[in-house]
Amino acid sequence: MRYSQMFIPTLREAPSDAEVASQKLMMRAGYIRKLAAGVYSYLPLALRVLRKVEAIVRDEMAKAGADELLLPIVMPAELWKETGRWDYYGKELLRFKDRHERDFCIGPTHEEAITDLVRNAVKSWRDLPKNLFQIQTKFRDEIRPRFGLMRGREFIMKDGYSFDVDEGAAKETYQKMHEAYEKIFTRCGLKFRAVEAGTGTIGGSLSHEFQVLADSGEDAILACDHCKYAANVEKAEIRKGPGTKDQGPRTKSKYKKVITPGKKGVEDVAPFLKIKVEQIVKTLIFETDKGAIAGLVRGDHNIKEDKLKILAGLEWCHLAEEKTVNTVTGAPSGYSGPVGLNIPVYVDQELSMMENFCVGANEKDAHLIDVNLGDFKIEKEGDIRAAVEGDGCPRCDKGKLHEHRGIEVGQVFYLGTKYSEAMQAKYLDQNGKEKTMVMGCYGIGIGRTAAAAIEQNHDEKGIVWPAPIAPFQVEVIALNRDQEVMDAAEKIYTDLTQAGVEVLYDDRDERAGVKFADADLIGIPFYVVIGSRGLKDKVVELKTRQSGEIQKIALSDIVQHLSKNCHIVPGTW
RNA sequence: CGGAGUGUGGCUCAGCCUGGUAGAGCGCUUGCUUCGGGAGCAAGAGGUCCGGGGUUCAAAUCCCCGCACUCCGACCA
Repeated sequence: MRYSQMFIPTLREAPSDAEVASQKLMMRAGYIRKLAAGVYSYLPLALRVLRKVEAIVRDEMAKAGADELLLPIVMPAELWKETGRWDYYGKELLRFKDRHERDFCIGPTHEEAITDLVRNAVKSWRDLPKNLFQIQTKFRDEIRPRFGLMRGREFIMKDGYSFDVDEGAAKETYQKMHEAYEKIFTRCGLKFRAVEAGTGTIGGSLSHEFQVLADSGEDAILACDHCKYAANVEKAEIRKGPGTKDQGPRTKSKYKKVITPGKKGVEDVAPFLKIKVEQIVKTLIFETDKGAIAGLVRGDHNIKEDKLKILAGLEWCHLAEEKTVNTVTGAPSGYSGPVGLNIPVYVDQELSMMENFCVGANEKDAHLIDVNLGDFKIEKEGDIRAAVEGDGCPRCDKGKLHEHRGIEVGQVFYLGTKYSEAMQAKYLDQNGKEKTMVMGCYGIGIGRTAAAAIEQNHDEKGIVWPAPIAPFQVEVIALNRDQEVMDAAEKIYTDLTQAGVEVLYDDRDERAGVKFADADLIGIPFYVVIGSRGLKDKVVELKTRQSGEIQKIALSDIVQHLSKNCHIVPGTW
């Protein structure tokens, strides 16, 4: 393409509302423009990058046996009511009514639509397995869209869904997808890590996220420094400490009540009683599908609701509102404690390492000290707290967990029969017996992958694209408008293009400095610089964006040199 | 959803407190010079000052109501 014909509106300065590197650079380099909060236009350069990522995705999906289709973006409420997500999904689901006052939504994900399709079309074990995917614009009305393409409301996603005859086959498919994802992100030139993840609103029981490592990442992940274990904080397990073995019958102690006027949080209570926060046990009241429950963790730790849900066998749970706390404990929030509480109490496994700790007294302005586990009834004990930097690895004896920041670019879920059950996606097996299909689902944020690549690959001058997803492979820069220079550049451009290399030819009537600055900003991997000086010696310069390295190459060799090194077939780079 | 902030040419921002003809830099147009890392000089174009209402002789500026955008928080007893 000729630069003069393309639409590449670069900016000297980034718009003031841009936050992170990828957003600033994509705005400045003319890749994206914002239309509304979390809603962006993809300009020609960006579209080329997205197409590159998509091409890699399509190639790997084909190799993994997945088949592409395209589902509607707009869906009727009925489908979502079948799975219950019309009520559960919350405000992220953008809803509206059509002219007949019928409820519709814009798809944030497509389990319902695909399951509906498959249940109607697939009736026999002979038709299974099916692994289907699409690449489509999604809309999630995020509470706080930010960071450009990293958390937009409208975004392009590859979403895939698999249907298998049983759990074993479904888990094999899951594994196959996991491997395909590793290939995809490797081919995109990203440094990433597959981590164990929670399942959120999608549901299911087994899941991995593919996290691109970058300081600007929104997710915290914990990785073992000794073995392969890595997980999202939402999910990370914790190795039991040495003192946590069952201590047998717990004795009652003679706890004492102390007055703690106005001291609510652990941060207030600890200094007031001159104890460490580690000697306090926090009591959190939750509302759940099984009524109110209490969760106990050490003062400096936090409860992970997902873990609590598993331990207590809950469908849902969220922290109780002030009113509920009042009813359950008889005291304002801030003074809750387990002693005398008549709702089920779940305690973190690490409390068995503690003795004579402090808890709320269920009475305003009072706490209890010298409390022990024998002083109250425990429903169940287990790992319910969030892992933190330095915790022991759950998979090996030696390792410790360390925190990293990550950008989630993909996630794979083993769904089991959550949706197929709810939506009656059944088939007849070899024996003519009706069985429920077993599902998996697999997503990749296409735009986010591109943004993550920039987060990982940029410098003060601009973007440094990994070659496989760069909008062009080579930029040809004619340094001035001398006939000789223009002719040489023109020829290199047409010859390279004919050789199958994707070339951006900067034919603009601009000064050299402007062209170099724009080239650095746009981030194409190689530039061929053609100037009068070099042409005297019949050479051009080949500059590598990443290293800044410049080599002189004979005018007669440049096309061959580049076409040998710059293939456009995805992944063969 | 709660709190805070911002809205002025394409971009970055000043002006607002203390009301009185709407500004700068960059970008854009034209001409001349220049031409290997965001050139110089000169002349230009371009703005419902987010919207609506109010106060006033007079509102970008003060007041009220909206809207949009951004940031922080949104469960931790």
